[in-house]
Amino acid sequence: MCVNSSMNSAPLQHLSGDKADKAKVILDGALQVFTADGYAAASMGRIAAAAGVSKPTLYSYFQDKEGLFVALIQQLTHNLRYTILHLPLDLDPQEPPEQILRQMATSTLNEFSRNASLLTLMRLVIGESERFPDLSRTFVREIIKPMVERFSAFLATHACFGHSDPMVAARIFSGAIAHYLIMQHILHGDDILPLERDRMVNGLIEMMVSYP
Amino acid sequence: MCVNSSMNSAPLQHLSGDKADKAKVILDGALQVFTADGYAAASMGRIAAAAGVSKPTLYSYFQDKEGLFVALIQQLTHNLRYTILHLPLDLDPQEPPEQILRQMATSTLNEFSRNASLLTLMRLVIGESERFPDLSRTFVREIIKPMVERFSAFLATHACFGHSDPMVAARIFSGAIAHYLIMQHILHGDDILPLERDRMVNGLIEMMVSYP
DNA sequence: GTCTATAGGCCGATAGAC
DNA sequence: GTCTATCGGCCTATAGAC
Repeated sequence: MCVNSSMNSAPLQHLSGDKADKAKVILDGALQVFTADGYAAASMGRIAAAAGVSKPTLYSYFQDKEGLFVALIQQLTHNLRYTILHLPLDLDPQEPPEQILRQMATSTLNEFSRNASLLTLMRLVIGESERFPDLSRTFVREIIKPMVERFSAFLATHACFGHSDPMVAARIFSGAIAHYLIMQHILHGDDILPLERDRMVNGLIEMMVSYP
Repeated sequence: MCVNSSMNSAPLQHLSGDKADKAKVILDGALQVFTADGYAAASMGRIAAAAGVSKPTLYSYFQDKEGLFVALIQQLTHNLRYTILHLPLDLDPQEPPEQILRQMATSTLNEFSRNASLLTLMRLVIGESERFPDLSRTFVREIIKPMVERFSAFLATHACFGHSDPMVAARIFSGAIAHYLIMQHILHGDDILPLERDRMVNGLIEMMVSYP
């Protein structure tokens, strides 16, 4: 599985210089091992090896395995939130709203397909949602909620869509996209239930604007 | 976590009498432990204890831990397929198609909310989709594909919905439902992103029938 | 057939050298 | 601060008694 080592921002700012660097190295190793094996099957030894440090160094930067996992997911969530909220979605207000909505769908799908670690985060958060319910709540609060609210605000502003309940319309919109990604990419359903991305987007836009 | 011990049907028919009974007992124990802990964190000892048998008995009925997990997921998938495909969806052809579609949405949501093991199966399949890709493909083939095709056939038959691409409309329909279940129930998003079930269904039906 | 008992290995976490 | 070495424990899987 290909995971790019993009631990490119965010917390750890309370640490200075080399300390933050080494924490970043550890989190990079943790990303590789946790994403490949899941939480329970991952071992601190393999994480240390992947990071190029020794086990006691792990424990000097993070309290235990749970603490390391929580720190990793929070960092990934933070980065994903940054990425999602800075997608250039409604750049050209001159274009018809239908085109802007289409670009919202395609750029979201593109970003999730391009950056495999985003789908990985979804899989981890869902898979560990019983063991780490607070992480799943953080995911909803930091990722899903702002995304849905952004869609909802756009749909509400442009009355031409004519949805009596923009919030629900926004959830259907994002739900269709998320479900598509889960089926095709996470559950490997591409061969069993094939569906071209453009065909999906066309049908989705058609349905969103179909209201008189 | 509440899990009802419903291993009520299906395979194991190649075993006779007591043998099938004991296999069922083991699978019931495996359901509880795998469901609570996930694949990696579950232990054969706890499964044996939950089933009321000893570890060697486990290994006499199933080759190893992987074999037991695969057998469990296949059984759950089989049962879920049976449940889904026998939901009384279009019982009254006299009713307007809009009402039938509404019933499809509500009965699907009801069934998934009532029977917690169905959501559990989704969580397990997604969480272990990298370790057991074939199980996730089976899930798509046996559950998602028939469900979507059923929706699609209904939408295509009743031209009043007017979707130019019923297959995509069906995926949006089921995607909205699945996404709702994942957000509210699996990711514990009920407090953060509250949304009444009826409000969701109303908006979904409105959108599906909104085409002239 | 089903049990008790155990082999053999990997795990998380840490003590102590440097 | 970071390492090597190790402890105690739980794991999967099995051998051997009954």
